[in-house]
Amino acid sequence: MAFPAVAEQLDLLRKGALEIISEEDLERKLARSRQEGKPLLVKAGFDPTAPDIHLGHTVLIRKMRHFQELGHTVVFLIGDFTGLIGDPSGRNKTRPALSPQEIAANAETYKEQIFKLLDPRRTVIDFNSRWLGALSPADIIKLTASYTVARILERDDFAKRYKNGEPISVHELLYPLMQGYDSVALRADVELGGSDQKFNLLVGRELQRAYGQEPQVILTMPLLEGLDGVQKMSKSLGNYVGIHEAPAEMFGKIMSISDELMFRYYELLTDVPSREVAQLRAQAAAGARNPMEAKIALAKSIIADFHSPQAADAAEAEFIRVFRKREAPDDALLLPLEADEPLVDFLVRHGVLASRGEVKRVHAQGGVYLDDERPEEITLLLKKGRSYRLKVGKKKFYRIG
RNA sequence: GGGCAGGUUCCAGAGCGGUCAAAUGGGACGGGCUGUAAACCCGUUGGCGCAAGUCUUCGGAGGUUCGAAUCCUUCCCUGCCCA
Repeated sequence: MAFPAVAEQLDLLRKGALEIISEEDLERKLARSRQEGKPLLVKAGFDPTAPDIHLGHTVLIRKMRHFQELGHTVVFLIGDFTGLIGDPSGRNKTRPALSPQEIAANAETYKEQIFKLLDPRRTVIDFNSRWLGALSPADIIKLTASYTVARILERDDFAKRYKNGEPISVHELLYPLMQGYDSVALRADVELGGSDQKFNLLVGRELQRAYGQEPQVILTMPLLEGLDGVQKMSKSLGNYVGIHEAPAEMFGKIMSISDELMFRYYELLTDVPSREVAQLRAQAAAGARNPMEAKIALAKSIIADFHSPQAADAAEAEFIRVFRKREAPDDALLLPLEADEPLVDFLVRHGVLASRGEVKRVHAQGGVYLDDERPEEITLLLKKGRSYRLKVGKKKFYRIG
């Protein structure tokens, strides 16, 4: 196939990227690939510990897709072997090793998820145990001989730990070398990674040189901020949007981000050209455009990626109905009422709120609505056989009956 | 092996014998406002109780005391320093 012009390719590849080392090398590789009609081999490694992909992971995957769209070959490398070590990046402690079974299960989950963004025909899925597991002790000695202790200890995580007298197991020192060797084994032209991976990616360059290969270009992507706009998106912080979440849920979560963060998401989670994102920001700042409109468009774009455009439209309609017009959504959960029961007890029993105390609090603050009215008494008796519409706070809707 | 500093409610972090269910900040939740579940403002934030109140909580277990998150003993864990 014919590759687009180099400048055009670079334009897309630069979008959202934090650092490209080096851009000249990339340009040269792109030019050569175009001339020879040979796609570049682009590698991105994934630790098999986080199989539930959220938007944070998709920043990198989206960049992989950009390469695919330009006609290049992408290797989705599952670090099943390095997973046995555990990436020391950003860690202050030795990570516990995963069992082979866990790794296998996680890898499977990955595969199911990434094709929402990637083109299966141009994606190679590989496992680094394929070559790392086959290394002989002599091979390992050769590998370790090509890098020095001092250079590995330069790395920030290790430097801190070493300085503080915290333990660093010898096998952890091997991690960057192993990951770097992946690039050698694959003869990677480009390696992608999060900004926290920079060191490991650079080791890949060094090792390729040591093994007589042309060093790969490294391209780092920023770590996506979570919904709070401050900390990086992660499951453990609860500030994430999982790609499996229901459209309505995604829509709501995206609408809840700050207007400022929205532009960041545009940059990293959509294919809208940077130029247009900047334009959008300017318009919003000038009051020429309502930020809410832009946020809706963002939410829809994300839902369309992981569900469908139809689902995106539906989520939007639903959102407008529920939050602008304050009507009940059509997927309100049905809570059965088996016998006459005071409202408080009903709410606690169904786990709508955690305790009677909380029910009283929320009620006192005007957060309980029964058939669109705020009941005077929270002890109000619900009658079996009747049906009610219940709303608690802004987001929880139920039908009772 | 020795020395030191710590382990407090969702998190961070005050409190150091009663006035402590425990300051303050964050988060979360509720309300108001809004073309956003944005921003902003206000409020709430252990259980049970309408309430007075009562029960459980400050690493674990014992103890001192009329009374302990606060003092003592011991155990567990974490961090720093020395060997």
